Order: sequence, then structure tokens, then C-alpha cells
Amino acid sequence: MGKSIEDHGVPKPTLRRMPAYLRLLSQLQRLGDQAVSCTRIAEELKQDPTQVRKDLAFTGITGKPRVGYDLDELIAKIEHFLGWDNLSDAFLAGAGNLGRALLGYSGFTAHGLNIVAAFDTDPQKVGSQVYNREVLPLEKLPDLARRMHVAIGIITVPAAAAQNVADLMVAGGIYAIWNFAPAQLNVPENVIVEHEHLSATLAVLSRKLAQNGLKNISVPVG
Amino acid sequence: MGKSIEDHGVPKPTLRRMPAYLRLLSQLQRLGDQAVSCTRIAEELKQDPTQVRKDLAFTGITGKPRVGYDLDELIAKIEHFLGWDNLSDAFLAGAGNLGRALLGYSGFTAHGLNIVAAFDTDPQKVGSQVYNREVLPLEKLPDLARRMHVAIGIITVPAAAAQNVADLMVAGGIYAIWNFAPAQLNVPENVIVEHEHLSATLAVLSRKLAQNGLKNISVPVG
DNA sequence: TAGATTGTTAATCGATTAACAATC
DNA sequence: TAGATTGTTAATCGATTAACAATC
Repeated sequence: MGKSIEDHGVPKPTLRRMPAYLRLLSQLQRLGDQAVSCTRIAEELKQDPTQVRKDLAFTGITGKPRVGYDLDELIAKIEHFLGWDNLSDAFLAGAGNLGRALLGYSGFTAHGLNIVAAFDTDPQKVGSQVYNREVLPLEKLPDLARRMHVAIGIITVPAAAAQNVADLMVAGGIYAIWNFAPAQLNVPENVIVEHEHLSATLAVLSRKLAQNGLKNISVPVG
Repeated sequence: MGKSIEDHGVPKPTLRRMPAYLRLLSQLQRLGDQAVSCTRIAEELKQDPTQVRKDLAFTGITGKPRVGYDLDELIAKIEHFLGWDNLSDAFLAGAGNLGRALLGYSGFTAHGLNIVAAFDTDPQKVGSQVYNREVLPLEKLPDLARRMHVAIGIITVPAAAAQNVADLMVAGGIYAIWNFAPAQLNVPENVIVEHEHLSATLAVLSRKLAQNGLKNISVPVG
């Protein structure tokens, strides 16, 4: 409901495929390739070549018939398209195992994400350092977010605490939330929320398993 | 390409919405409600009522006009539909922070998932216990998987190691893989793979941010 | 009964795939 | 040149949303 006026109608599936392109392209770049065709990309990623071509067209790239796309240029265009060519600061709430995993992942800076601090309510955790980031008391989040102009909030707290954390983030002027808690979040319209709902993926996996399970087991191995 | 013969055409988006229904329904159950209407569900989850009705119809439930669906029955039907009413054993490879987060999450048993052991190559980790699960050497995975008839493999290793781990899982007869590594996996056709690609979600978030960012910042707060 | 809700068919919307002319 | 590949338009497919009769 109400797509942004600024969004030039990029399909969400297209956006979700972009990182896979980027990964493959970086590999090819490391191998010393200069150019790449949609045909090649499609083969490697087991996708439809036309789909790849349409996806890439959204970045504004222009290719050469019989050659394909310039690799360096394509990578730059995709990174710019996603806004991964400049960093946004982020606060992470919930310094448990999942939070630590995200804090410890070094790949995010290449994805435009710079987690600058973590927050928790646990006095045992507050004051400690996790992968060179300070763990601060949760109640300080709104004030600090506002003062540091932090754009992104990452929620890795238990489901029961998620809405409260989201409220604090919104209060601090954060307007993009990446939510890992299995909970619905109610936020103002202008705040972007993307959910990482593990249970959604698990539902697909479970259902396929329940459907295919018997078939697979009944096939003799030797 | 080649949808399973056994899959009675359930749309993937429908499957992905099921866990959210289940969460809401359990909440209502705890509040003591006996029945629930699609209208109600749609309102709570901010969805279209017709869509909810269609989704629920896949579970085989029948409702009563003016009343809705019996809450207990609906929960049972969804759980059965997803195969969450009986447990599947799973092996987890990669006992880092993310692996630990999954091992420590107690909600999976309610989602049909029983992680019985973890595997790692790090001698420091091997032999230890993580949330009551033994951490075993990775090379033992195939043999153990086969002997224990483990159906599901969870990959939480770095991207560079993911394909090798997938190969070991397939060698052990595992036929459903839940992949958290930012890597493509090549597996035989009959093996189910579902990816938890954080970068895909991040791409959507980043793009929206890049598009809406200026607009949001320019709106005065007071 | 009146009216809220179900179940289902039809219309719309959006994404994928196919077809094909243009080009290097 | 011949032919692989791009760019784009048209056709298909699948999911969402609208419309509406049936029902309790």
C-alpha cells in the first residue's frame, strides 16, 4: 500500500537477487575477467537470462552485443543502485548470540552497513565490548541515536521485547529497522521495516520436507 | 522448473505467511478466545482478509459464517499443514556465534525442528557442549547423519566452507538444507535447499533507505 | 430476521518467460 | 560476414484483490 513516489518501480524480487549477482561478479573479477554476459550469469546462478538482463537494466548499465557488460562498471552500478557505495550507521539492540554474530560479521561494511554500537538491558553485558563495539544500556538508545543521526536499527532481542525496542528506535529518529525477532512490529508509516523471519523460511522447508519426505526415503540409496 | 508432483500448488508466499498466523493465533488462544475471523486476523496483521481466507483454506479448515474458525482447530491444522506436529532431527554445521544462536533458540521444537548435534572443524570447539548439544568433528557428519537418519542440515559456516559442508550433508543422506552462508550451493535435484540470505533483505532495506532517505531527513521533526 | 462472515469465482496486478529486431 | 548477445515488446504465469452468492 502506498509505494514511495521515489521508487521507480523496482520489483522486490529484483532487489533480492542483486547481492547474488554481486557475489558472482566479484568472484569473476578476482579471476581477472573483464566482461560478463547475462547468459553466463544466468548459467552460474541457474536463472533465466532474460530475467538477469532485466534486473541489471535497473542499475542503468549498458552492455555491448556479443561481449556483455564491463565487469568493473557493472559491480559499481549495482553497488550504487543498492546504496552500498556509502556507509550508513546502525545501532544493534540485543547483544545475545545472534547480535554477536552480526557484530562479528565483517562483510556488512561492503553492504553499506556500519554497526557503531550495541545495546542491551543485561547489566552483565552492558559496559563490555563485542567485536570492538561498546555495549550500552538500552535506555540510552533514543538519545544517542538522535545525536549521532543513526538511520538504521537492528533488532536481535527476544520477541517479547521487540516492540519496545522498535519504539525506542523510532523515538530516536531511526527510520529503517532490520528485525530478527519473531514478532510483528507496529511503527509509523514513514519507518521502513524489513523482517528476517526465520520461521517463514522454515515453514517452506518443513512443508517441502513433509511433501517430499516419503518420496525421498522410499528411494533406495544403493 | 519441475514443481514436485506431491505439492498441491501451495504458493510460497502463503507458506511464508503461515508462521505469522500461528503466532497471532497462539496469542489469542492464551487470551482465552474460542474462535477467530479472517477479518480479525487481517486487521491484526495488516493484510487483506480475502488473502487470509485463501491461505487458511489450504490447511483444510472449515469456518462458520458469522463466527469464524475454531481457534484450537485452526492452530492444529496449520501445524499439521507445515509438518510442525512432528519433529525432524537436524545437524548443524558451524558452531560460531550464529550456530550458537540457533542452538540456543528454544522455539524450534515448536516448529518441528530438533537440532541433535553440532559440527565444526575448530579443535577448540570440538568436544565442547553448546546448549546441551555435543560439538563433533565435521568429518564425522556424513557417517553419523546416515546412521541416525537425519533429514535436515543447517549451514552456519563461512561462505568459503559452505559448499564442502553441503557436499558432506548430501553424502550423509541429508535431503533438506537450511543455508545461512552467503553462498550458492550446488546439490542434487532431489535435495531441498532454502537460503536465509541476509544480504537479500539488506538489499531491500538499503535501496528503500537510499530512495526515502533524503525525503525522511528533510521532514522537520518538531 | 438482519448482517457479518465464509467460500469461491472473476478481475486485476505484477513478475517471469518468450519472441525478436538491433547491433557489434 | 555470421552469430552471439543486448534491449525491448508481447505473452504467459502466478498471486493478490474484488465481487458476490451462500450461510448461520
